[in-house]
Amino acid sequence: MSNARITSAEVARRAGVSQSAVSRVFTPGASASQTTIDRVKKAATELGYRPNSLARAMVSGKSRIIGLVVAYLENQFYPEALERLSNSLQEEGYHVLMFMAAQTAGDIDAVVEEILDYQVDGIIAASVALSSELSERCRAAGVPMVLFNRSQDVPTMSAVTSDNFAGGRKVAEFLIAGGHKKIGFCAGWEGASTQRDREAGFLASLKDAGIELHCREVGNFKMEEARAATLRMFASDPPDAIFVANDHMAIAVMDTLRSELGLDVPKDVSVVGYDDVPAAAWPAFNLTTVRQPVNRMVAETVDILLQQIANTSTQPRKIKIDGPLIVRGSARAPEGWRR
Amino acid sequence: MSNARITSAEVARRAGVSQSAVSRVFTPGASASQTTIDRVKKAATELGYRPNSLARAMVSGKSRIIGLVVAYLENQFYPEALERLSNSLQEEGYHVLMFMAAQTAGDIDAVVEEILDYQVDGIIAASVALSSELSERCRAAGVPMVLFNRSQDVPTMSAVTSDNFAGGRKVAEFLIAGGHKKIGFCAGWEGASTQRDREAGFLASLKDAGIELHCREVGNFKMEEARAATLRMFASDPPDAIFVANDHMAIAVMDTLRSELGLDVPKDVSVVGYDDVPAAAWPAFNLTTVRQPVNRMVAETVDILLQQIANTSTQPRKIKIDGPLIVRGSARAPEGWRR
DNA sequence: CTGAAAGCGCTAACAG
DNA sequence: CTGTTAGCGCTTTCAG
Repeated sequence: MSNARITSAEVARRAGVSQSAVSRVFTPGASASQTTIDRVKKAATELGYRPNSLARAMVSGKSRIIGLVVAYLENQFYPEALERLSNSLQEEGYHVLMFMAAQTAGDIDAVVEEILDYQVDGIIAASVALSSELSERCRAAGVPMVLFNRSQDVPTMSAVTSDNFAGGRKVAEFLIAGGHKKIGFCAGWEGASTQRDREAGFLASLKDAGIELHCREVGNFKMEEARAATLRMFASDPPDAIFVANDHMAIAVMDTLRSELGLDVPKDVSVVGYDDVPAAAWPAFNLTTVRQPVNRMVAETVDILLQQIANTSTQPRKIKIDGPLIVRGSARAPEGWRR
Repeated sequence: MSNARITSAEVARRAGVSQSAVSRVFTPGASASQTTIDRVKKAATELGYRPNSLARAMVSGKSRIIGLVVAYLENQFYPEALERLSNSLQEEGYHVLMFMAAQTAGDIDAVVEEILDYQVDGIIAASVALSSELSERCRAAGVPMVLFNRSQDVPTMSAVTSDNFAGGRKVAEFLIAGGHKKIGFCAGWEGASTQRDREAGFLASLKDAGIELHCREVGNFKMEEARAATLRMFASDPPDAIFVANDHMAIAVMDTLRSELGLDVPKDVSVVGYDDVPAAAWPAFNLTTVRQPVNRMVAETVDILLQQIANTSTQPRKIKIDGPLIVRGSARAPEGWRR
C-alpha cells in the first residue's frame, strides 16, 4: 500500500535539520558537521530515503547517464564489449541508456535525438555510422560522443578501434608465409571503416609481396551472405586460403566449406578471421584470427568519454589499438611457426 | 560554441504564446487550436527545440524508462532476447536503462536500488534471482517488476519463462524413444529455476518410463565447467546420451566429446540441449534442442509490464510458454522420426 | 482554448 | 557549518 517515495524534505524534518543539509549529506562534494551527517543518515535509513537521480540531474545539469547505441548483437563481439562497457561505466558512477539501432543511417539520427532528450552526459556509438549533421547536433548540444569499433573521417569525433590496417597486413603476411598462392577475401559490409581498413591492410601486404588477390566476395558481416559468398568463390578455380573480414562470417565460411563443400580446413583451404570472438576458440572452429583487445578498447573509450565530459574543450582523439594474430588451427601455418 | 539547449519558454517567446501553450503542443494528451499548434511547431523547428525528458519525468512522475537487469551475455540466448526486448520497448515509447549484474544476489540488490533512483517506470530482470526484501522494496516504491527467463516463488512477482518442465519431459521422451539406455544429465546452476524445472521434467519422464538416470554432473551454465563435467561423466561407464541443461553448455559438451574424447556425436553419444540459440543451428553443432520462443517470451514480458504500469493493481502473472523440440542431428532419433 | 501560477525533488549560491 | 532562497524545464490545475 505505502507507495513510499521519501523526499529529502521529509528526512530533514525527521532529522531536525534543513532540507539543504540533507542534500549536502548526500552530495559527493558535500561538507557538513559529523553531527549533521549522523542525524541525517539515521533519519534517511529509517525512512528508506534515496536521492532522486532525475531531480538531481535536472538541477545539476549532469544526469550521469551515457547513451549507448548498438546494432549487431548477434555478432559475439558485441555482447562482450557491451558487458565491459556497461561495467566500466557503472564503476565510474554512470549508467547506460541503451538504444538498439537498425543499420540504416536515417533511423540512427532519430535514435540519437531521443537520447539527447534524456540529457545524457555522453554518447557511445558502437559500430554505427552517423551523419555529419548528427555529430554536429551533439556538438551543439555539448554532448561528447565517441565511436566504438568504427571510425569516421569527421575530425571532431573521437573513435576507438583496433589497428585494422595493421591487422589486415598480419593476416596477409601469415598466409603468404604459409605458402598460399590463391588467396581470397570475404568482405564485410563495405560501409564499415573496419571492413575497409582490414581489406586495405591485407591488400597492401599482398601487393608488397607481389601477389594478386585471387578472388573477392562480399558477405556484409552476415552469416547467410558469407555462406553464399563462399559458394560463389568455389564455383570455379577455388582459393587455397580465405581471409574473412570478421569471425562471425568466418564461422559460416568454415561451416559451409566443411558441410556443404566437403572440404577440410585447413588441409584444403585455410581460413583466417578477425575479432577473436569466443567461438573462435571453440574446438569446433579453432579459428586463426586477429584479436581485437576488447578490454583495452573499452578502457580507452570510457577514458576518452569521461575526459570529454569533464572538460568539453578536450581535443577529440582517434585511437587504434594493436591486436595480435592468434594462431590456431584453421590455417596452414608457415614452416616452423611457433604456436 | 552555441551550447544550444532550447527551452519551451524560448519557443513560447518566439511563437508569441505562453510557455504552457508550448507544453500542450508537445504533450500527447494535448489540446490546442490548430493555429497555436502551427505557430509553436514552426518556432520549435526553427529553434531546434525538443522537450527535456527528464523535466517531463519529474513533474509527470513517469520517466518512460525501464530498468533492465542482465547477467550472462556470453550465453547467446541473451543478446537475442536483449535486442528484442529493447526494440519492443522502444516501439512503445520506453527506453532501457541497462544494468549488468554479477550473479551474486547481494550485488543485485544494490543495483536495483540504483535503478529505482532513476524513477524507472518498471523493471525487467533477466535471469537473475532477487531477494524477497528487494521485490518488496519495488512493490513499496510502486515499481512493477517482471522476471524474464526465471521464475520465483514469490506470488507478487510476475515471471515469463518457457515451459521448462514440459521441455525436460520432451527431451526424455525423445531420448527414450531413440533407444538410449544410459542417459546422463549435465546440470546448470542449481540456483536457477530454469535448471530445476528442466531437470524435474526430465526426471519425471524418465521415471514414468522406469528408467534410472545414469549419471549427473553439474556444469553451472558455464562452458569450462561443462567441459569438466563431461570429462567426469566419461571417466568410467559412459552414458550413451546426455541432456545438457542449456545450449551454451551443450556446445562445450559436444566439443569436448569430439576433440578431447575422440567420440562421434551422435554415433557414440547423443547430445540434446535447451534454448535453441543461433549456434545450435550451425552445421558444426547441428544440435537437437528445445526452443525457447524468444519473441513470444519478450512479447509477454513487455505486455505484462506495461499493463502493470498502466494499472498498478493488476494481478501479477506467471507465464510459461511451450517450446518445441527442434530435432537436428546431434542425437540418434527414434525409428521413423520425421525431421 | 489559453495564460498565470504552482510546484516535481533537488542543488547551489548566498547570507548569517 | 547551516538555513534561506532561487531556480532546473516542464506539466498541470485554475481562472478567465
